[in-house]
Amino acid sequence: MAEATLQSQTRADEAFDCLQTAIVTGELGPGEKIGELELCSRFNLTRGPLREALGRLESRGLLVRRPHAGVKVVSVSASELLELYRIREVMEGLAARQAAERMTDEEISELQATLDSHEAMIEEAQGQAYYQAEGDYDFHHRIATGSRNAKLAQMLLGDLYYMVRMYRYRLSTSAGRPHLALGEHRRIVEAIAHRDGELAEFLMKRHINAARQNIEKKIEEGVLTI
Amino acid sequence: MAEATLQSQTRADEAFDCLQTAIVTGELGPGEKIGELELCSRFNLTRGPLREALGRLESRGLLVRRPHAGVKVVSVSASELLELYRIREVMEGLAARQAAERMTDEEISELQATLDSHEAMIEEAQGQAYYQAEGDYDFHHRIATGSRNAKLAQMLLGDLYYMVRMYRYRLSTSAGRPHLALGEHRRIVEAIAHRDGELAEFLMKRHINAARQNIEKKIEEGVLTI
DNA sequence: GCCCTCTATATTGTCAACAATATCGGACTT
DNA sequence: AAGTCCGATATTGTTGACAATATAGAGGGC
Repeated sequence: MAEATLQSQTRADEAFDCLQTAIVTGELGPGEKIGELELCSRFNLTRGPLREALGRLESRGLLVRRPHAGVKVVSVSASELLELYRIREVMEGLAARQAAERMTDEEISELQATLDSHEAMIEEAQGQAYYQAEGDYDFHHRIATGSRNAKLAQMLLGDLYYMVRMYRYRLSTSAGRPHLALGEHRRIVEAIAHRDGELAEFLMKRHINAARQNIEKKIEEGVLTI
Repeated sequence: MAEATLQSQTRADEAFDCLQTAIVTGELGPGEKIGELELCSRFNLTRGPLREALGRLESRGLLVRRPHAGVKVVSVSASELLELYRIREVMEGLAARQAAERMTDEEISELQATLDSHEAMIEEAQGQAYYQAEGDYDFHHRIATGSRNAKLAQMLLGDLYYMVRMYRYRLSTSAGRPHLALGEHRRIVEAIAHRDGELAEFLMKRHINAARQNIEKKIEEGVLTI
């Protein structure tokens, strides 16, 4: 059962965190219809703050709400998931370009360290897709932040990633190509370290495009059903 | 005083619409601190639905909220406004490409008709920047919808445009270059009509880039202070 | 036997009172 | 006289009760 790890400032924030993690981890599955009272007892909340959190989550597209009829977790179809990757392609391309122009040298060092630890994870824990996915998330997270574009980071971290992660827990995006993905990450960081924004953008777009094609292939093979 | 033009399904929706239009039209200016009770009396609401609406607006980045301290309208700096245009550049570029691939012939005809009426507006009402801005908005709105990419349209129409429009009411984006902008719009539609997605993306990116540079220039000249 | 209608119920939407906290003003100290 | 501490006040956060509506089930009609 998901709980707010760090005591949030307000009950509504707590509710928001609880629900968001519950949705992302799959504790609340896509398409699942959920009642307010059930959520209240489950997360020890009252309906006021809960409803506020529901409103925020609806506005972010993680829930769909029909007046007087209840609320259910959004269920993204296969084609919609692929469309999400088209958006990521252009937005993260921009993020990579701006990160190359604006990241501090220290941030770049940390980014390289992130990749080192990611590589270690792949070596020792060969099959643990979960940690690979987390490493991947960390990498993209740092670049989004490094873009120094507040709205861009907000849209990526606050909207897109949560929707992608919702499925990553089931399908582990880069599964089957961890070494490939790592190599692509390394080349992106190289471009950023050389302050070559244009190249960083190009490589990031190609990286995400490859991830998208990987998912598309698996769907065609029927390996993963969404 | 802004009111919900069409009776919304629920009071919270009504509150959301009221506040959103009030912010976009400038009735609630950037940086303005607003009390809940004041808003309640102003829009004939009670605090419950109002707070739900405030949560949604905060989540969309139109408001900033500090616990126990109140809520104030977000104030976007000049540099942040320019960053917004960087995001628009890549996202609307994608929208134009997908629109070229997916719009129906009928939608394309309607798009051309939109430009015709926009041209008529420019001819007869030379200085009415407001209507020019609305025509501009309509054009970009149709392309976002035409992309058939639900999340992309949601992010553009639900997030970015409201923030841009918030300033458009003051600075009228394409002021000074209505004929130029119209010509650019025409060439984008031509590319879409020829189903040339790549060209449509290129032209759209250049179009928004030009708009950004226009704003940048005005800011440097000190013509508009944000 | 199937479909439609109507009602009972459970769930959501709304409201007004209560509790907790940040801000502002005044008094005191240095 | 300036800065700091403290408390009164107003605002926000929360709670539980009330009202409105959609859903489901039973009953009747075709």
